[in-house]
Amino acid sequence: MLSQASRQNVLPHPALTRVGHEFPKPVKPVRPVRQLLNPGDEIMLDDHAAQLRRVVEGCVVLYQLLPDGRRQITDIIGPGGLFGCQQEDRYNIGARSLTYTKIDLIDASSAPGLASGAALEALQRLRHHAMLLGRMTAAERTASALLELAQAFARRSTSQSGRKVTFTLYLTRGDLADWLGLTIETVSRTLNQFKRNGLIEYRHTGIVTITRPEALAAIAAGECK
Amino acid sequence: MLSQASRQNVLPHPALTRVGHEFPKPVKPVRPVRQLLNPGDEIMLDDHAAQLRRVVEGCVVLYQLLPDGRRQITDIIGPGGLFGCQQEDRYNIGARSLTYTKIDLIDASSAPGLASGAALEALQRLRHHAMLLGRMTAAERTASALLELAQAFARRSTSQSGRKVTFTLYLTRGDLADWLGLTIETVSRTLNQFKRNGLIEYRHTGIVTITRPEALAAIAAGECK
DNA sequence: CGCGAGGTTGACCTTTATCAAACTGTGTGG
DNA sequence: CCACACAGTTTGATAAAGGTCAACCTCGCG
Repeated sequence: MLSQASRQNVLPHPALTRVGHEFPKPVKPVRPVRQLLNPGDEIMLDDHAAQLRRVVEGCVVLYQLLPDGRRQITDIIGPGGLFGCQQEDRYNIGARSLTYTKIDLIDASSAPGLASGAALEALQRLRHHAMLLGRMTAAERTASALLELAQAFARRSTSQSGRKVTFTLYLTRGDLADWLGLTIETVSRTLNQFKRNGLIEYRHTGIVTITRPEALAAIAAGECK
Repeated sequence: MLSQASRQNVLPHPALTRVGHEFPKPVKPVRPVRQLLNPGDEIMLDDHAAQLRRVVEGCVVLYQLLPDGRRQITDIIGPGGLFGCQQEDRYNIGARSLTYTKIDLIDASSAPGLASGAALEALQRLRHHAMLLGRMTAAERTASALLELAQAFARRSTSQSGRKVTFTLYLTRGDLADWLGLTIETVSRTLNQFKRNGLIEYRHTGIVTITRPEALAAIAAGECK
């Protein structure tokens, strides 16, 4: 499914070129094992040794599948985020990289509080997301999603003028749909409506600018009409 | 909001009558602090000392509110279940008892692994619930909910004939709706359709019998039509 | 007996899904 | 370099699931 070897040439991970620079210098603390992933790579969650993982760069999504193929993305992890399937899931859980991604493997035993702290944060995020999935409209979900993604993937804005935020949108419309419990078409329509109303800007999907964060926040909070 | 003192007379907790029996005998291990709650009681999640709680008897729901009052129930805790707001939530999180409920307060520091284990389990449950909210139909959600509740609140069946399960349904239609991301009316219609089709039985809401668990499971798994 | 909370049912309507077609941008091979 | 294939996106027409509104029922309780 993920002919990684064959694509390695086609899609060389940019960071691979730096490996030569990184390995020589000996570091005092335990060097974490680092994984380099290409877009679309499946991440094995074997959970040997209760591995915890930190996204150093890039974007990872966690998802679950229904027997008939329906997919629900349950979390999106950006730089600095922790994840890991800390116990046998009786549900079909998967993780996948959406771009060129660097991940550090962390030995959970070496950082006792880290894993449980990460679990609690994930729980909080997921509770909020349950609220979104169960009780918000398409516009509210989309606005909320944009603000969350901007938070996690914001680019250093060249001009700090205004409170505009620009971020890299690693998710396709399909990913957004599977995250927000909507269809591709509804996501596309909602996004374009936001664009037409001047709340956001984008030319090529992949880089989005939030031009009116307050307005988006108001929509996300259900204060529209 | 929860004039508990004034309702104490009106709705005396059945277990209160036994308090006299329980206090006298000295117990060797640390006696857990026990709370007795009436139906509808709000549970304070102050989180002083990172309290963890175990439901001994009864039913507790965790929920979140949107500014305009929309509610999403994010978890349902039955006997043996653990919960507790282990860290400041930036979202409005609440907990409420749905019946006469006994809760033990557990000092999290006395049971280090317990809290994180509970968090992980909650995370798993919630991931599944996110899938339910984002990707399942009303019938699938309702079937799934019935099976889950039967699991958590099953009564010792008098006759072990067949694989029927009878359980106490502590949730109102409104609670079910807020848990499943539906409306009261849709929950009512779906339940009655299940009843008409002979999948479940109930005379007075409050006690439900699942007469054809396999059929419900098939619906929950999306294998219908 | 009457009240109120919760439940059911029906008619109708809105939101969002579905289906279909066309468009865009990018990499591929002639 | 251009035609092509493709993956992803947009847009429109239509349909269905579920929401909304309203009436009525049921039961427990004062």
